[in-house]
Amino acid sequence: MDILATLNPAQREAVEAIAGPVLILAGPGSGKTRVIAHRVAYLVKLCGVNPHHIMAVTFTNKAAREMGERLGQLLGEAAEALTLGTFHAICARILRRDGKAIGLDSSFVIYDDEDQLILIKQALEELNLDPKQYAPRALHSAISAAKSRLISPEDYAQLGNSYFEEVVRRVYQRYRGLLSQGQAVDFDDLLMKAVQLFRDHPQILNKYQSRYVHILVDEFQDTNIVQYMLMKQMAGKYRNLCVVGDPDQSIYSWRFADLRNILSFEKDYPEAKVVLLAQNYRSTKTILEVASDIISANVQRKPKKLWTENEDGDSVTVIESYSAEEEAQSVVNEIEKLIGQGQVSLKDCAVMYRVNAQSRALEDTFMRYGVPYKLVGGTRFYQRREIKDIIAYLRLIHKPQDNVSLTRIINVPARGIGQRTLIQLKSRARAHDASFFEALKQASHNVIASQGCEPKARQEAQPSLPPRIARALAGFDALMANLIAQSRERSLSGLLDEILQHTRYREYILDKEDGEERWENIMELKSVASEYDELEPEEALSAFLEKVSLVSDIDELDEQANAVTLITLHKAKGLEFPIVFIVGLEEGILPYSKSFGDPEEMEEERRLCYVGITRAKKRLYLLRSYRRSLFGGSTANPPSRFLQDISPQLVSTRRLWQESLSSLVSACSQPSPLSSNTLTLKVGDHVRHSKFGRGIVMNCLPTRDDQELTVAFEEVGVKKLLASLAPLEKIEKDFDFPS
DNA sequence: CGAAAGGCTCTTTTT
DNA sequence: GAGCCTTTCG
Repeated sequence: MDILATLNPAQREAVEAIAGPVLILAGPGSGKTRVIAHRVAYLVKLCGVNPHHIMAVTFTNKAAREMGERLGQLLGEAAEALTLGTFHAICARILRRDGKAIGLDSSFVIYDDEDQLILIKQALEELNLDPKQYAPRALHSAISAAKSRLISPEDYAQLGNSYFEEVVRRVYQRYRGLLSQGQAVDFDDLLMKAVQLFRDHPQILNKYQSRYVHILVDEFQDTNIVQYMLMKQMAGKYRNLCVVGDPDQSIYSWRFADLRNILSFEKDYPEAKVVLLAQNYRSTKTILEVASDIISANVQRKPKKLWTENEDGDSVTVIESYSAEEEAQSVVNEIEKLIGQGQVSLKDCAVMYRVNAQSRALEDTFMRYGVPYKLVGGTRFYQRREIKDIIAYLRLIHKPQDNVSLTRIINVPARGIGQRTLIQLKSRARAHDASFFEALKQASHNVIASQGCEPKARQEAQPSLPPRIARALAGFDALMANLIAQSRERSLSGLLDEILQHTRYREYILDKEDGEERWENIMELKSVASEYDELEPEEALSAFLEKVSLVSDIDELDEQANAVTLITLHKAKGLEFPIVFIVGLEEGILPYSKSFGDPEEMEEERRLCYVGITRAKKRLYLLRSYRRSLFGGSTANPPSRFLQDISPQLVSTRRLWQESLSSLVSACSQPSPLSSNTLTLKVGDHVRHSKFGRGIVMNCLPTRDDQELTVAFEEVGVKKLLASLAPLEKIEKDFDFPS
């Protein structure tokens, strides 16, 4: 196959420019991923570069996997020798191999977000700071921001002098201490420590620089300063650094992605070749124009004109509804209409929203109408409580110094070791500069010793523990000792069984809400673990732990399943669908209210909207609703400013409610098409039920061919009924509906 | 010690 | 409306 034949001139230029730095500015739908894959293939097949010398970096595991598959097709076996992965995975590999030089134990554990938060809370506690006054999340964010810019606690001291900054510095310092005590690193450390390693050990840097002759970075607009430094270091020798990105699709500044990297690139590499991929292969002309109308209102932006040879396509539909429920319903109606016309199937459709909470109204409606959907997001597999519990056991077996894991599972399932005991352990650990686990060992051991012999002179000021507690601690110690011994003998899945059996985890979990489902998750985890059974037990354990810390999604988005996709705008980046609905185009939702005070954040909201619009291939629907209840309270929001930025001739608007009736019209304003044979009721109607007596309709939700009513009866209270089945008659209003 | 009950806050998300 | 944290009671 000719690697260049299928490329347009700009793409071809990007592929062929193999010597020196290259900046590829790739508009949405411009074939960016293809360009990267073909560039690698070109290097290997036509330029004779050994794949061992090529590194391609992505942001997500999914992107890395897809790139791997693509290159597997293009290169076959040779693709195996490429270095392909996320920034974090690549850094973890480097640090396991060479981190000793900066005092990092090669068996370090990697703490995720939740673990980090626990550590921050612990730091606050130790510093006697009130977590209500200093929100752990905010501190975490500030610390992460510092790390993403390579700022140490020491640097921080010189940086700012507000009181909050002083608090951040102190927490940061303590947090760092706690991490190193547990021989743990957080995600930011993976990057930061790699940069430090290279900075302080030129001979190690030289090893990597010599190996990686060609480096490619995808989604460059999402890199932060540390990531940029890292690439700069690695590419320091050959300068064959190719970065691909689109400033207009930068939507992760809140994760400290820094758009200035693109500017720095042209400054640090003045010889860089800049290639613009402006031809769009995805969307209709109309959709592209709408996108352009939206994005051109951003001030901090280099204008770039995208174009397409695709057809004009239909105009964009704006639907204005009364409530989020009605909005969801019009999405369903529209999807059914499109499917009825043929040519479109469920999996071609996606509904996108700003915040996850919006998915609820959509799910309800899809469920009621029996339209299959797949929700992207929600709690991720490795974040589920039961999974994290089991992993904490594994981690503690692997590394008894891991205080966070110990804290997590010392009393899970409950074994009589409560808050007070834990505080005791913590202070003992601090006093002896030991891990919690060592403190626990010692505490339980002391008591056992003092039971046999004469009570020794108590060398510590600490009070001895009550026997009941000591027994509980000794029990836990014995449990762990046994598991640690087993871990050297048994396969990984065998070890998992041991954990489950000795902790009686099954009984524990089946007692809880959704116990069955949670147990199945654990069985799923076991089946993942059994993939490591061939390895030596200790190697299997560390490989497995590495995988679960750096991989987030086990349950892939099932692309086969014929169902509508419900997804946040953020997650939709990189995807495309023939039919796209964006819901909640209201001030306060999109743009989100938090961005009102800050023009830069507002520009990011606009980019987010742009990302959503440019996912659409054939048809785009923009929806807004007059009222919306989010987080309890209900508000009336004006239409999104983004809607006003679209040229009117590109749009056709459908209004489903009238302002004058707005207090009465709700989801019922659009009766479902098949409901004519049943009694049609609306909110506020008075009814009589043969058994329950008189009542008022509080709510009515149309389903495919019925209505689901919520009725408040005078005598028996609130009931939910189906209009077709309930013996109801409509009666005259004889008392006032309290509104 | 541990279950149960009330108060508080609320983006976006990958590693 | 839900999840998390603190408080309270058995």
